[in-house]
Amino acid sequence: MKGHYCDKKFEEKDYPTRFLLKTIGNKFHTIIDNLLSKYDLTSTQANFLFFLMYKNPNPIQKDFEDFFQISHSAATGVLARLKEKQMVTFVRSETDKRCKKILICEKGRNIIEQFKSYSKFEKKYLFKNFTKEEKDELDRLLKKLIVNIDNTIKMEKK
Amino acid sequence: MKGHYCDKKFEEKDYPTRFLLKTIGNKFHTIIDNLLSKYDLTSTQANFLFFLMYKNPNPIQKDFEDFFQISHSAATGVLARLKEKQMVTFVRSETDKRCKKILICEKGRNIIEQFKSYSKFEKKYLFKNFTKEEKDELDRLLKKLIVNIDNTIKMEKK
DNA sequence: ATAAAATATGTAACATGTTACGTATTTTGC
DNA sequence: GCAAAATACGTAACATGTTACATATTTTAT
Repeated sequence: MKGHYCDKKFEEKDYPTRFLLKTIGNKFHTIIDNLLSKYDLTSTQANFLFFLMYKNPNPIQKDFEDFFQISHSAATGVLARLKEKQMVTFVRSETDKRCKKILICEKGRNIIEQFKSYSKFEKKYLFKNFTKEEKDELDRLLKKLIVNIDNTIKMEKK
Repeated sequence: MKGHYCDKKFEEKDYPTRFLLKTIGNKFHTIIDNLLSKYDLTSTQANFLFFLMYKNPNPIQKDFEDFFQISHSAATGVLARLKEKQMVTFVRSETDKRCKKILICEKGRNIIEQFKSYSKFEKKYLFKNFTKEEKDELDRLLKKLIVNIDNTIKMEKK
């Protein structure tokens, strides 16, 4: 260690919350990707189909951007890969030619059962020792954090 | 909506926890990237320097992989970009030639003050209306979730 | 009614993550 | 002591996210 600077007195915690959040994001992504690989789907692609099936059956690309809070470029990419896999198709809106309507295909619709079994998997393994109160509290704190981040971003843009 | 399948009876929550986690991960990454852009650093690169300065002043690449729980390829990439920016240099270990020792450079060391000001920024904005109990509870729940995920991954590999 | 602003999307360049495969070195086991 | 296993790292291919810049269409404002 000799000759190396290492400010142990620095007050930041051993493992800051932002590291935990990043790690969980990565791991969640990976574990769901592995589960879905036999259906030739990634977790993000599955989330997009989830939205199409349970949230908005007749969306344009912008609706995905708003729901998942991602940039339009990110949505373009995911939808393009879903189209390649023939899970969805695109149609230009007649009433507003700027808009790209997203339609789910039969192949995408067949994924429904997988969501239900994933939901059971999550309860059984990932949240197995969480009480309902703990899960609710986690959601509450995460939502609170998102609001703070959004407010900070808005503030910075001024 | 006519002609579209939309299973509203499906029991999954409106916005599952995994979506919240993913969204927060993205937003945290972006907001810190913006803060650090004037120092020509991304948030992940800053985390690597943080590790070098406050956790392990004399690491090999493997130490980063373990601390941040990422694949060795991911670590290779981040360290290569830090080397390009002359924040770190590499030296092969004499005692074990497999190992790549990472040394921080003067330019990297000068980032220290930015961590301290980031820490204040986080307290002031991102966690501004969190009590100490809430922050601790959030950390506890996230750590609990990580343990579950790791156990599930281990189990699947058998 | 038309010029300007807003909206929806496309593309490019990049950072960060993964898995899969390959190489070199060290450790283990008989 | 030597073959086999483990360890540390490199590279390639890919998915997902970002910002920046461009285009086309619609809405707004005077």
